[in-house]
Amino acid sequence: MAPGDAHPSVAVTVDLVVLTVRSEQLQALTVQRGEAPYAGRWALPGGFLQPDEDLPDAAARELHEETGLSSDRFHLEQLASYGAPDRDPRMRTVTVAYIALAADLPVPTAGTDAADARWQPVSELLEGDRELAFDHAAILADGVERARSKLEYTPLAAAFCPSEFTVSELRHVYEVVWGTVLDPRNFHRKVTRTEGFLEPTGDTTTREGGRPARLYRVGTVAQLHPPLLR
Amino acid sequence: MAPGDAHPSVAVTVDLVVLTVRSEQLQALTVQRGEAPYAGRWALPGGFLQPDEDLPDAAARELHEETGLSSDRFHLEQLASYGAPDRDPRMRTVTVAYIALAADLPVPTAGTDAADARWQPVSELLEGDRELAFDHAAILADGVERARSKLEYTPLAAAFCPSEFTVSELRHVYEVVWGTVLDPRNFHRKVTRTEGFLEPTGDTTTREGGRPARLYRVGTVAQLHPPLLR
DNA sequence: CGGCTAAGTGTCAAACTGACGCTAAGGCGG
DNA sequence: CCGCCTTAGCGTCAGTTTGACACTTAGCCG
Repeated sequence: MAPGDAHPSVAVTVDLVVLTVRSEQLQALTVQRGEAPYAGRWALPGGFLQPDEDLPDAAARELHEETGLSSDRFHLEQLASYGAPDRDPRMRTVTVAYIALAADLPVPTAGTDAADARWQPVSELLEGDRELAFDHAAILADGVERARSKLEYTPLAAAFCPSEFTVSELRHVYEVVWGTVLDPRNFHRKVTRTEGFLEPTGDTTTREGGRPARLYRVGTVAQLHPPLLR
Repeated sequence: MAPGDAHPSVAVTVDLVVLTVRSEQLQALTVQRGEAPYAGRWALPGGFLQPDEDLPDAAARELHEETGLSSDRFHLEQLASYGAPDRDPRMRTVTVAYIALAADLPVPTAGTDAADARWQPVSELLEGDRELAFDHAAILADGVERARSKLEYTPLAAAFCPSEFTVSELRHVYEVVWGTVLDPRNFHRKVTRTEGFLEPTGDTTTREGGRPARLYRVGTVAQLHPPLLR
């Protein structure tokens, strides 16, 4: 930091890419803008950083405001920052984007400032059909790509599952997020052999029909060795 | 973004984790602060975002100011943003950190605002011996970890090499950055078999002594399949 | 009870990994 | 000019992992 320089001030916002798996699709939380610019258009949820707030706290606060749910039900991590000078026509803004991953959630409550809030399939949001406001399409695309690649080498897929889940529910997450089909038997072998990924609870469930499936909790490791490559 | 909300303004800075491999060590560029706070302490190079500047442009400008070198000699990518309310005692700041990777470079010219600039081994900077100013030790640690993990699944190691390099120079980068020893023959097999990683130039060099080694340029792929795991 | 579903185990050939021996090709000192 | 030193690059082999696919297990439902 250069003491002699000017330090022009900038409005800092936090935007959220909230992802979940619903109806066999990867979906993102969107809010409909009530005011100009981009009135009526869909956007990512977000808001201004408050004066005495750290960035992760701002992200957690926004997440709670938009979904009504406490942020301990989400995996929340920073994605990247975006600061093109013309990204918001009203003023100079820099936004710090976060991604939040969660198991299937109830339909969101409309936030305080948004006309409407709803889940929409990522594939539709990114197809340019109904374009997102600001640079939010690029942010969403980056967030989705981050999620896809982190499934390979971290236990992050479990963030899309309830706290106890079966191997086939986990596989379903991989299939939907990656858009691929995986062999159930090889997938089962890989995830159960990967040290620290899954911890059996001892219980079973029949919620998917067929033979009862063992339930697992996510383990303690942060990295998968070896990774599950796409 | 919430139209009704206050939008307190914040000073936005860009800080750089500039890494290179020098004298068998991973080293980072540091500048000595000339003024309070933290006068005399080492810090990461950086500066304020200018009014009409995008974030990558600010990072490239700072990099040029601090090293005197054009930024096309670096691999530059965004690392993360840091915005704890008390991270700078003078004012509310949010910094967007970038990592820049380069081949061994000349000793840097002292920047306009820094008392001194020099390369220092990352291992010493992170050992708490001579602590970095602000939250720069945490930023540096994050940058180093990013570089280490990106060596596994991207061709990023080549950013630490000159534009044409040998397999053993590349291996040397892996060994220094990871702090491991790799088998030269197995390493050679892996990198030459990984599609798109290395493109032979047809030339050879004897700059490392012994039998002449083939020179390669980095290929076009962004991801290594399969990755080189630590 | 018999058939349906999905879970979980087993098999096998092909590919990959890690450890390590061997030859190739230049520089250098005598 | 000739060995010797150094590093490059190829080869081998056993153990492991992968991907494709057959088979058995265990509850549910009519």
